[in-house]
Amino acid sequence: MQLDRRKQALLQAIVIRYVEKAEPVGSQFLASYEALGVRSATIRNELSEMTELGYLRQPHTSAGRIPSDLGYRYYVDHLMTWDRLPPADVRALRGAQKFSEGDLEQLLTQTCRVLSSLTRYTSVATPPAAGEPVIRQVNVVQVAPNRVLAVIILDSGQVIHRFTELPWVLSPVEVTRLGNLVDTLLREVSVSRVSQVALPIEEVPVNAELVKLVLNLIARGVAGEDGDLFLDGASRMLEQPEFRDSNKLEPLVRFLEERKTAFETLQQLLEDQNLTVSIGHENPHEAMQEVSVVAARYSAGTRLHGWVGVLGPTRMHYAQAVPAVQYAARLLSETLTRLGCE
Amino acid sequence: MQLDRRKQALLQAIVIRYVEKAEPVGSQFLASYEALGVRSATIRNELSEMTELGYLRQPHTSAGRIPSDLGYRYYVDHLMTWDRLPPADVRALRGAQKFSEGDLEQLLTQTCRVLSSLTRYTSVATPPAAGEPVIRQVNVVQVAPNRVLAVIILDSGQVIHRFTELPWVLSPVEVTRLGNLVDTLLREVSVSRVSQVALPIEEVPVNAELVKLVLNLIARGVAGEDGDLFLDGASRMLEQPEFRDSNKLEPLVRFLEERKTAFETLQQLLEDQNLTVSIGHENPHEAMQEVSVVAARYSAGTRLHGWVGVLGPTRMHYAQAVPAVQYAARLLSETLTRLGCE
DNA sequence: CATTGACACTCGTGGACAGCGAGTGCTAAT
DNA sequence: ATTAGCACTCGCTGTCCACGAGTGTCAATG
Repeated sequence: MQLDRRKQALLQAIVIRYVEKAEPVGSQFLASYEALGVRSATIRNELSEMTELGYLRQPHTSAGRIPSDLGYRYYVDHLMTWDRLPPADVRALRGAQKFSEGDLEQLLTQTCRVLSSLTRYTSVATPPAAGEPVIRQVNVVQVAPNRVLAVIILDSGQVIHRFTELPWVLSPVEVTRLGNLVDTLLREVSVSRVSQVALPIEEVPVNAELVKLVLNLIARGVAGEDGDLFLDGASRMLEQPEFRDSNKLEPLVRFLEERKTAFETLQQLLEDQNLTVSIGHENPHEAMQEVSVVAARYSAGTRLHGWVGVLGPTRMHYAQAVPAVQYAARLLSETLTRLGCE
Repeated sequence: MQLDRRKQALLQAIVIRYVEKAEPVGSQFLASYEALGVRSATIRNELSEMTELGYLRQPHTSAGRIPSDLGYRYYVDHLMTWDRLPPADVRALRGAQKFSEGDLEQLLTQTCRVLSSLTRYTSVATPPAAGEPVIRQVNVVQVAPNRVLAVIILDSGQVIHRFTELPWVLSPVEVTRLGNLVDTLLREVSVSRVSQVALPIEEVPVNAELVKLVLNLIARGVAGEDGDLFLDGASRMLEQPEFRDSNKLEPLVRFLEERKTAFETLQQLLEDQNLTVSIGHENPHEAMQEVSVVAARYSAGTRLHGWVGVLGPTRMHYAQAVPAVQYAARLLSETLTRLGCE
């Protein structure tokens, strides 16, 4: 469905105005734009058509117009020009990442934190993965005569740790042997397959029991680790007038709190694109029918990728949010690739 | 300030009723309690006195009474009888802990999750500590020719990990040497002192540079690790009528999101008690003037302790929340002590 | 003298209603 | 195609009023 020049100009003006003021825009206000060079009556005709076409909505008969989800879509696809990311924001994002190199978890947490403070929207991120996480390395370290800590490093850069008590005391040498064995067994195994790993038959039974114990431990440990979701700035929701009504807010908050489902739902949005803007009803999940998500993919090395984004009302400042998210993703890519996560 | 038998009965009835219905309680309703054996006019006289004494409040002149913070305080201290924790709840809590032995973080996360689903309030917990966390052990493992992972185990049972790139390639033997050296240097050092650890002068300079690098890395890593706060069920707030107004809610959510301050504020509440109920204005922080906190201390071994609790409106079901929190803390003590965190 | 019935009073709530004003849709003129 | 003009819609605000729940008070009571 094409819009002519003037309709485009009107849509753009309405989006910009409504994003800022959060109140319906009327024909009188639009007529004050001299560039349009037409009176309000003409504009009313146009608005009426655009409403018919589905780009605008009217909260009630005698109110101005607000953009529909389709209207935002058109704006984002054809009319929007990205804001330049202010140097201060660039610095803030760089700073956050600089500060927390060395730990993936903190890196993502900090990035979310800064992103949500810059955009004033809730922000989310996932760790990098290529499908299901795969174990890259396992280390077993002794913390007491009969206690060990298993440190599992995933290809995503995530590190999981698990303590366990051993049924008897082990010497440091035995622990090293145990560690090596478990490491050999689990390398390249994806987290969901850990519980199916078979012991080599030639292993002496006494060791077999130990190994089984540790495998078990690790299996339970990694089970919850796919689909982790980082989130910050949930309180930003409360600032938005559309969420002043806590009935609107509750399903959304509840949805986000259930990290696992939220992760999977959000995962779908990106698919294989590098940047996505998902508006209102375009979102798959019921709880998100009134929010928009701006998300960008970052990559760590050549194979792995995760994503980072913000989540706000459909009346979102897309022109500002998109570059911020985009830049955050680019930085993450740089940082993680430089650190050689691959 | 003592209350006579009848005033006590009235206060108790008002608290119980108000906790359930969330609306002011009037003299007529109270008169329907036959045990009191008095008419509403008498009760009005009593209520008037109790309001004078500060145990009750009146939202407006022609409304019934609701308990003041002082009223709740009196109820909690003198009138409340704890509910018995239902067996299903016991099972749920036990289940959560059983499931996540082996990882402190998960243990606390799960406990919070269950506690908040049982009580229907937001729940919080801290990791165990004795003042400032102290490093118990450091392991350095090689993940690539020139990359290492430092795994730092704190006395609290928390595990921190940090990746770093080395300026040149190390052999496995060298890494082990490096690891041992760093471990020796940092054992028993509290997290805030890491940056002040001095290198032994006799060390060869080439190694010294490496060690410095790793120390630096660790120093940055542990810096944020005191005062971690686990939290779940924030969405439960939204269920409470007193937080329907998002203006009331916002400062609170913002406060909790700022984990560090929240941790410190909540920390003060327990001091050296094992169980505390902090009601409305009794709370030190401004954002918490309209909430109550029920928190209990748990211990891991003999020296360390942390705490766990729930946070809800002052109109909280104390009789139910207190035993749940108490039991969660006892379980945590058992689990952690058994695991020999000490 | 504590208790009580009776009564006047207070005040929030909710419905009805009117006036305002922003904004629309339509029509006839240009 | 554009526009001035006009009737119309409808949410918003304020007022008024009746209602009712609950209070405070006071004189009567045992």
